[in-house]
Amino acid sequence: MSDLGGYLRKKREALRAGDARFSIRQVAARIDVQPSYLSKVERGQEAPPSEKTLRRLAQDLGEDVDMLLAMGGKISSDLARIIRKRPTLFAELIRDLKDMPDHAVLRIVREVRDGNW
Amino acid sequence: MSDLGGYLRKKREALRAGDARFSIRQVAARIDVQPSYLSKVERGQEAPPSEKTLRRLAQDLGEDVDMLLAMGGKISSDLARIIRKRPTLFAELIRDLKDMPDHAVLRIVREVRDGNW
DNA sequence: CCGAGTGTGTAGTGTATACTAAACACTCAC
DNA sequence: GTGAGTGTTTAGTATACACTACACACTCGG
Repeated sequence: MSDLGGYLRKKREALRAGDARFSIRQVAARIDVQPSYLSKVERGQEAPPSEKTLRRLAQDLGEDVDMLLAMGGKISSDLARIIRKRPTLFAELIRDLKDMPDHAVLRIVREVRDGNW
Repeated sequence: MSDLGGYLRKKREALRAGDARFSIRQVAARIDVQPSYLSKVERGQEAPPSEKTLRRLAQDLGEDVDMLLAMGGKISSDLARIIRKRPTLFAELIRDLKDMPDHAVLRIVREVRDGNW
C-alpha cells in the first residue's frame, strides 16, 4: 500500500547514479526476474512480488527486508511462524502495543534484550 | 499445520453430543459454506478455509479466532496491519521474544497493560 | 416404508498470484 | 550507422486459493 513501486524506483535510480550496474535490466538479472516485470512493479502496474523476490531485491538494493515486505503487504514468513506458534499470546501483546509510541516499544525491546526477564 | 481439520471435527462432535444443531450441515448453513466443503476441511482433504470463513467458524463453535487462524496457517489481518505499520520495530521485538517462555511474555503483556510506560 | 436428516464423493468454477517470453522504441558510444 | 544497452508494451501461463453444485449412500423416527 505504501507505494512500493515508487520507493523501489527512487532507490534504484539513486544507486544507479553512482553505479551503472543498477539498471532495471541488470538488477532484474541479478534477482532473477524479467526486466519487464521489474519495470511494471516499479511503476505499480503489477502487484508486489513474492516474498522470495522481495528478499532478493532488498538484498540487491541494500534495503531492509521487513520494510520492503511490509510495503508489499506481506510479513516475513519467519515472523508469521513465530506468531502462529503462540497465537493468542502474541495477538494480545501486539494489539496492546498497537497505539504505543515507538520509543515505548523500543524500551521494551531493549529491556527484553538486556535479559532482565 | 496443527491439524486444523481434526481439531474442528472433535470440537464440533463434542458440541453435537449436547446439541443437535452442531451437525456438519447445520454448522455449514450457519457459516455459509457447503456441507461437503466443511466435511472435507474437517478431514483435511481441503486446504484451510479463508480468514473470513475461519472467523465465522470460530464464532459458531465458540473457539478462539487467533488460534483457529493460526492452525489454518494464517494471521489475523488486523495483527498483520499493525505489524506492517512499523515493520522493523515489530520484527525486532517478535524475533527477540521468539525463545522466551510464555510466562515471560505474559509479564510483558501485563506490564504494558498496566500502563507503566 | 418413507421422508427428513446425516455425512461424503466427484466434478467443476472464478479469481488472484506471480510471474515469463518476445518484441518494440529509444539513446549513445564508437 | 550499427551494436550494445536502456526502459516498456503486449500477450500469455502455471499454480494456488476458496470455494459451489449436485448426487450418492446411509440411518432412524413415526
